[in-house]
Formats: sequence, C-alpha cells, structure tokens
Amino acid sequence: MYFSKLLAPTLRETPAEAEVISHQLLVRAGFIRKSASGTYTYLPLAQRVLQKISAIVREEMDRSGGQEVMLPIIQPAELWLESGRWQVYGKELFRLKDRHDRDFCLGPTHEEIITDLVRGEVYSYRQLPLLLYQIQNKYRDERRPRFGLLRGREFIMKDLYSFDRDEAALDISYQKMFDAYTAIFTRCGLEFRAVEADSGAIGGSGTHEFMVLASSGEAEIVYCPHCDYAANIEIAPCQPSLAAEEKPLPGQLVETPGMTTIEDVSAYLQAPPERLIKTLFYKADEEIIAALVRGDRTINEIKLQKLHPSLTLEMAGAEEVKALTGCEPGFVGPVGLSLPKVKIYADEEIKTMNNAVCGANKYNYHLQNINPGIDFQVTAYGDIRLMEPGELCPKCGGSLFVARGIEVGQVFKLGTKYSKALNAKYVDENGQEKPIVMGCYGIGVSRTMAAAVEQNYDKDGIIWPAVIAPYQVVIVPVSVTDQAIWDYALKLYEKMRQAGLEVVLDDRNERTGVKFKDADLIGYPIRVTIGKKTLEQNQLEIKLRKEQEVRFIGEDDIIEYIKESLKR
RNA sequence: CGGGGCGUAGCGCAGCUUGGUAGCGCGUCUGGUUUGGGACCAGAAAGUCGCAGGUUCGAAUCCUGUCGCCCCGACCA
Repeated sequence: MYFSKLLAPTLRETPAEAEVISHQLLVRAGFIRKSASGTYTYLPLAQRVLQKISAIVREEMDRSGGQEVMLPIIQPAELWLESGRWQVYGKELFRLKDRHDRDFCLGPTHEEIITDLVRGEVYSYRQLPLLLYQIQNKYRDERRPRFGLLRGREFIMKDLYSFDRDEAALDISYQKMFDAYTAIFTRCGLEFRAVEADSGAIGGSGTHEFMVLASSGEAEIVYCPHCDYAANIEIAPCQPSLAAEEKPLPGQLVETPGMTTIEDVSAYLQAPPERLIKTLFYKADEEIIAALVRGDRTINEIKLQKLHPSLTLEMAGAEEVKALTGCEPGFVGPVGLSLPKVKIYADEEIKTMNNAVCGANKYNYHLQNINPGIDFQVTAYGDIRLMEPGELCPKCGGSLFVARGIEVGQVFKLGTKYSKALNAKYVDENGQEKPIVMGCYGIGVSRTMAAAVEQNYDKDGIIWPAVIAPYQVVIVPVSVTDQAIWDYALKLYEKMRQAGLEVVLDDRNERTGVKFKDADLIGYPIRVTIGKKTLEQNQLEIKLRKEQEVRFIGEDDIIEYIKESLKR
C-alpha cells in the first residue's frame, strides 16, 4: 500500500475530547473517528487490526469445534419478554418500534436469538454438543459512554454459545473455551489474567473474566502471588477481621454539629473509622433496605445484592432516606429502625464491633457505645464489603495484590436459565426430555484493539504487537525525488510484497521527520529507512518500533530478518 | 440521573465581561526554495459563530428555549 493512497488521517494535536490513551492515539493515528457519543467509524487501519483479531478468534473458535453463524441485530421484543430480560435489562437496552408499533431491540447479546434457533432445530442428544458463534456489532445504551472504544454504545463482539446435554458436558465445553481464550489473548501478544467473576445480568453459575492488565483499566482485580488465585474484586470473599472484645457500655447520644462524613465524625469524636458504623440505604426494586459496614470499609453492591436478591439495586435518594428515618443523610443509623419493616443487612465485621459510633437518626447527633445485638438487631449478617489490598487469599492464605484490568472476554456457565425460559429441550437416549445446558463466551473485539493500545504505547504513539498490527512494515525513502533512492524503495517494496509481507511504502513528498513521526504514531512494528548513505553501503537501516536503536542489515538477509523480528 | 463545562474554518483555540458585521496556530490548495525526527517564503480557498425564538437600528457577544458533546459524581450517611 502506498501511504499517499491510504486513508490514515493523522493529527498533530490530541483531540480535546479524548481522555484515555487508547482513544487519543487511535484518533490521532487515523484509526477511528467518532460518529455520535459512543459510536465510532473504523478507518482502514483499524479495520485491518479488527480483521486480524477476528481472524485469530475465528481460528481458535473453529479449532474448538465452533461453527460461525450470523444472527439478527434487530431482535423482536417477544423473545426478550419470554426470557424475562425485556424488564431486567433496563435502560441499557436499545429499544425501537417498527412502523406497526411492534417492539424491537438492538441486541446487546444474543442468548434469546440463538436459543430460539436451537429450540427449533435441535431435538436429540445426537446433535449435542453444539457450539455456535458470531462476530457482530452489539449495542448497549450505556448510561455514560466514555474512554473511546473501551466503553462505547456500539461495539464488535464475538459470542459463542454452547449447547450440551448436562452439566458434565458443559464443563468440557467451558474448559475448551477457557483454553481457547487463553490461546487467543496469548497470540494477540497481550498480558492478561483470567479471574473469577460475577455473572451479572446474564445470569448463571461459574464464570471467568479475561482481563488485559493496564493501569487505566476500569475493573479492579485481586490476585495471589503465592498461588493461582485471581478474582474480580467484586466477588473476592473477605475474611472479617475481629474486633477486640470489650464490655458493652450504655448507649449515649452526642451532639455532632455538621459532622456528616466518616472522617468528620471520626475526627470530632476522636474515634478511629473502624469504630464507626456506616449506614447506607438502598432501593432494592421498590423496597428500601439498610446496609451496614465498618466506617473504614467500602460496601460491595454485588455482594449486597446476593444477600438480598433483587432485580435492581441503587442507592436511595436523600428524600427517601428522610422519609424513612426522619433525618438527613449524614446522621442516620440502625438504632431505632423498625425491623422487620426495614431490612437491615450488616457486614460480618459489624457483628464483633463493641461500643461503636453510628448516626442517631436525629439531625446533628450521633450515638456512642452502640453494640450490635443489644442496641439494634439485623436481618442478616454477610460479607458485603469490598476487599482491600493485603487481605488474605481465600485459597492459600497469602497476602493479596490488587491490580487494574480491562475486561476483554468473559466465559459463563449459563446452565438451563435460557433453555428453560425459552423451552429448548432435547431427548436423551432413554427417551427422556431434558432442558439443554448452555454456556456463553464473549470477546470484545473492538475493545481488545483499544486494550492492546492501552498496554502498548510510548510518548510517540502506538506499539502494536506484531500479530495484530495493521501493517507489518513501513518503508521510508528519505526522498522520493531522488531517483536512486526511489527506485530502490520501489524494488524493495515489491520484494517484500512477494515475500508475503504486509508493507506500506511512504511515497509522500514530505520531509523525513514527518514520515518518522507518522510511522511511530501509527505503530508499525518495523521501519525500513532508505537513504543515500545506507544505499551506498548496500545496507538497509531497520528499526523496530519497540526498540530505540537502529540496525543495519544486508539486502539479501532483509526478508528473513524481518520475518524473524515479527515472531519475537 | 445529579453537578460542572463546552459548541466559532477539517483540527486545536481566541473573541463574548463592555453588542458595531470574525481572528490566530496547525492542516488544505497554488508557486518556489528545501529534504534523516512534525521546514521556509509568497499567495489562496474555507465559517448560516450548534439550532430556534426574543431584545436591539445592529447579536458570535445579552435573554429564553432546545439539541449535541465532554468531564466529575452516583459509598453522602
């Protein structure tokens, strides 16, 4: 490809709206342009990267026995009503009506559609296991799209769905996919970890997320340096630290004017935050519930939702809190809340707290010497807080580390949730009718491209892992008006093409500096510069994008040298 | 959803307080000189100032509404 013909509009300046590095660089280097909030146009360079990632995904899916299909993006509401997700998915589901006023949605994922297909076509255990996948655009009306491709409203996703006769067979499919994912991200040249995770809105039992490690990642993961334990922090089980036992003292009302935060109250009453009880009110579907965690802890809504199952869970508004407690948020507490009218869920650590401090449900007042079980009762104790660095590994007891990651893939054991809801059954060899056991396995293809940039860049631009780079080599003739240099560049270009290399010839009549800057920005793994001096010496100047220094290689060895370099 | 900010040439921005008919840098086009890390000179094209309404002799500027985009928050108890 001649650079002059390539639609790769590079920008000198960073676009104002781009916050994260992958967004900035992909726009600057001419890979993507924004259409609307959270939707992007992929230019030729991006399309090539996406195709390469997709090709790797396809190879590994096919190798694992997957069959590729193409599914509707516009999906009828009936299927979603049947699975129950028309309500559950909430505002993230893009909904639309056709001219007859019938409801549809843009698929955020395709369990309903694929199960509908399978229930109509699969009847016998002889047809199982069945692995079907698709690579298509998917849609989620994110409450707040951001970070460029990392959190868009339209994105490219591979989803594979597995259909098995029982849990044991599902385990085999799941393991196949787990291995395939490991192979895919390894081949893509990314540093990643598979972590135990929450199953979220899709539902189901076992699940792992594949996280590309990057400091800009939205997800926090904990991992153990001593064993193979790794989990999303959302589900990492906490072991309660026990408070020293003290003799319970009688509760006492104290004035705390204007002290509405843990820090304020802690400082004002000279009590460390771990002696405070933090009381949070949530709206779980239509019910208001209270959750208690130690003052220095952070609540974990995922865990809370497990303890008190509900379709939706969000913090209650100030008005709702006031209506319930008669008090402004900031001074609320569990004492005097009327069980069972208000359910109170407390973290395990609350159980052993003695003579603690909490809000008094009275404006500008807190309570001291409050003891759980004596001064207030709870509906249930459970692990509802967020894990912190240094806590104990649930597997081996070692000290856990916390890191950030970008979720690029997730594997789920769905079980029979969708097959039962949508009535997808098969008949086994004994003539018994049984629900098909399902799994689903997603990879964010466009997000993987962005994640690769988040993990591989420097001050000059992107440093693509060679296997997913849009082109492998760029040839930079120092001058295109110098006939000798140009002829030589052209000859080398043809030679490389015939050797099967993906190469760009920067044929623009620009200064060398401009071409170098663009080459670095776009991130070709290899740059070959052709200048007067190198030409005379019959040596080619080669620079790897990920290294600083240049090398000089004889013309006859160039192809082999490049092919070797691309493998590393 | 709450809070904040921004919409002026393809991109990045100034002008708005104090109304008087739109400007800078980069990019683009033409010609010339250059050519190893984002060159220089000369010339040129390009903007319904997001949109709608209002105030005014006159609106990018003031007022109202509306749309779009970005950021922060949604653990404050």
